[in-house]
Amino acid sequence: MGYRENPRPGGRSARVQAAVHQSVRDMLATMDRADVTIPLIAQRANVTPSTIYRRWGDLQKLLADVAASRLQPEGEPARIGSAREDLEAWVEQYADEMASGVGRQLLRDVLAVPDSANAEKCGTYTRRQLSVFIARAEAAGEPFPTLVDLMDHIISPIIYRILFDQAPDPDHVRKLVAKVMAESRQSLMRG
Amino acid sequence: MGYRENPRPGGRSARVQAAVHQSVRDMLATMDRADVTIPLIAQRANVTPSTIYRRWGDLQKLLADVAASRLQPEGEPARIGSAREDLEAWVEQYADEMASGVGRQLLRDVLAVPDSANAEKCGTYTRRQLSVFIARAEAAGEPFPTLVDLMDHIISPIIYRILFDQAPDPDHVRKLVAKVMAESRQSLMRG
DNA sequence: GTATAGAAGCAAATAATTTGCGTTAGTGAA
DNA sequence: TTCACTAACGCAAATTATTTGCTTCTATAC
Repeated sequence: MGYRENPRPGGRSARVQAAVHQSVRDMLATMDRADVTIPLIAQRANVTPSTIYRRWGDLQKLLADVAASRLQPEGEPARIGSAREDLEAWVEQYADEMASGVGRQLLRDVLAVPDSANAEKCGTYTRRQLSVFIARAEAAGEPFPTLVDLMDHIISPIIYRILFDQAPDPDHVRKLVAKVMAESRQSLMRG
Repeated sequence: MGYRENPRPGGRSARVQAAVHQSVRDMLATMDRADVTIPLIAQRANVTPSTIYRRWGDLQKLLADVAASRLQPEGEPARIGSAREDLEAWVEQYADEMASGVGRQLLRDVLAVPDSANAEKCGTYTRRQLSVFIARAEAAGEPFPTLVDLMDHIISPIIYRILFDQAPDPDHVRKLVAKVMAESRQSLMRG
């Protein structure tokens, strides 16, 4: 009955999923969003509409699925120098990507469906990336903020502004990072 | 051609808007979300579907419109004691409402449409509410955080968690408030 | 190989959306 | 008040999307 979340690679099901995802990405990139329909996606992916309906349910769920997979980070954050420098560079790029037209729309697509699974996946991606910096800092003996503080006081303000306000300017993002870093040094001194 | 954002009160257009909004609210409260369709909404509101299509465009836009109006605060935040106490009480209630099933869905509905006008409206509502506390604190000579700090370090973490993670627990919310308040006293002492 | 089950294709039936055109009801000027 | 005007609504036909029953395909395990 139910469709596998992760189809066996190489199988027919995986090929269909890839073709449909690619079709969606192409169409979102080239045409007006309002003109992207399931029958059109199906046609471009060489698949029947009913296949998409049965597998994803409706356009919103399909878009949420595609968006979540696009929001998955490609690899490990770059190593530049100290954990702090790595973090600063990563956050700057993260903010830029999320604030871009495409990024903002991906966030919305992921949030548009009642099922929160896709959105939670994105939160997990971000925490996993940030954990890398924490591990690096620990290995280097650098003082570093906790994961909770990074999420609450850097990621959250950035995303909130992108969703409910204007995109945060780079200077503000730097200040958010600087503030959390400063606090982590203080708490280390106190502790 | 275009429909007025705020129809003249008492006019036919305003009556239709009210009937449709009410119909949406009733249906969202009583039936499964997936079964809420424009033809059904129209029927319950005693209106033709084409009226809704022409005025709102599609279901998502209608839901976003209804959600934004439901997210508008009813009145001024309650006065309890100090500005800080007022804020604490307000934030607690805010977090509860937004984290509830209904609140979370309203947030999603507002974010689901490409047009950010509705979402920005919600951000503005929140800032306006918070400004009240700032004004009260100033009148009382209490030290108080800035609007930016309140938004970045209290509202943003709460909303981010609701959207991308689990709802924040009350204790964490209190800590967020306490931390921002503590910083505002420090910066006052330094300044 | 062959059986099996999950997933895809096809096509008919249903439901939603769009659109052209006629009608209604607020609005503002005489 | 009346009258002309126009934005918004209703109606219904045309189009398009969605659902569904049934058949066919294809990986997988035996």
